[in-house]
Amino acid sequence: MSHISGVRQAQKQKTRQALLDAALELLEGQSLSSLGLREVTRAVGIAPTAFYRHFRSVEDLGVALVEEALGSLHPMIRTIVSTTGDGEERIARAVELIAGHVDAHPAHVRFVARERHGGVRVVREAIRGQLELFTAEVGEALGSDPESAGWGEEDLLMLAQLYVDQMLMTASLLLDATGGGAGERERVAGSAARQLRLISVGRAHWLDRAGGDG
Amino acid sequence: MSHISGVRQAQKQKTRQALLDAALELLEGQSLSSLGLREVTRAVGIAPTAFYRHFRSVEDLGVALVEEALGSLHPMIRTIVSTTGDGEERIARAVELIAGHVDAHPAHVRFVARERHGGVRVVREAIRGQLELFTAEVGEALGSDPESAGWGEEDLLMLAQLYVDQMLMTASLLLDATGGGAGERERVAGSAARQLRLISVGRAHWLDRAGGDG
DNA sequence: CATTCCAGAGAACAGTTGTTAACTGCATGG
DNA sequence: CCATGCAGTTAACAACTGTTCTCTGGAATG
Repeated sequence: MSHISGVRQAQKQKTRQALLDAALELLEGQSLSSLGLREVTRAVGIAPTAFYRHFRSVEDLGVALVEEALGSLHPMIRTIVSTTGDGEERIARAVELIAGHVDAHPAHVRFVARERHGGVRVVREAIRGQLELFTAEVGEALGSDPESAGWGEEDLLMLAQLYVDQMLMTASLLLDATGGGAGERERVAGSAARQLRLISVGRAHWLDRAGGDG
Repeated sequence: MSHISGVRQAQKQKTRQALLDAALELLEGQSLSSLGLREVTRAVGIAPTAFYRHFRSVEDLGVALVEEALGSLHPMIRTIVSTTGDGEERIARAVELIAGHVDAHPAHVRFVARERHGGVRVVREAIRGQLELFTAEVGEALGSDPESAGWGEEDLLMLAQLYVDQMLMTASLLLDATGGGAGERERVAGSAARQLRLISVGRAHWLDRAGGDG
């Protein structure tokens, strides 16, 4: 029961990480539901049976990938929502941060976008769970913003959901655009900024509506 | 070279449709990239080799499924954008239409949501192409709406894209919610309506912004 | 009626898959 | 220093995959 330990556990972690990395790379051209256990171990250079020392199945590995991919996304969200400045600055900064994340972790972005609606149930649910946490966090941040005075809880959450979905959509579009020249990327980033702007305008006038439910 | 013909071609179409139907059903629990040719023919009850009389590969069948799935979506979009009435009515009607489509063609909705970012390149591109057509169509409809007076072309297209993505997202969420009781469905539909409302508010005040680029 | 066409069947192929069992060698803990 | 734990190996399994070639029977054609 050595919570800290030496060469032994370190090597195991290394192999485990190699499996995750290899899987992520193989998933560039296919979905998780078609990823084979042998395929992964072959890429790592270990025997197929060694896989079971780390994961019970490929689905299990998929869930671990969810935690890795969305874990790296968590700090970015915190940064975005805590960014100060006027609306236009915040939007530009948000798009920049998303684009930076796509550049830094393209495979993670692809994995989440693909498996969010993918063919493996447990992975879908793991992603959904993480995204709900993000939504709640964003909703909380929005709630403590003076601009949200008078907003109901449900309205805050629907706005948070809109932001989270928009962020994922933008990340995925930027990833696809990476293949098509710098101009295409700029176009996608510009469109994403416009959409955030429109949402921002809607937010600013949300309580103006006749018959508001607040 | 009989362009019209009898029993022969009719039977072929029937088998072809059976392949499409079987594939769609098998795709409930997996992604296209893991769907096997033999798996499909087994479900239909024909020999594996007969598959090649209809499709060159499973990817090919996937492209055919895109046309089937998004073809059925086309008229619905036309209906939504041509709906008359005030903002709130239109939103309610749009959500109803989407919910109705999800009920009528759940497998199609699942297929599109899953394979839009899925592991098969040609299918992704086919879906992307169709969605761009939808976006252009919605953009055009928005342009001929008096409410869009003074809007630039790029702004119209970004709004259209927002609507199309929102529609798909809502459809997918409704599909997932189908498993979780009628209350869950109502909650999802309500949230979707709120989001459309916020976009609608943003649209109404889009040109109010200081330094508008129109 | 004779001929052609072609959707589907059948058999066989070389590869691949997940999973099992029994093993080896080395870092670990007493 | 010796016994244990355990990451990784090897071999073997039944089942499955996509694709080929050859064949068949019935509709279509003239």
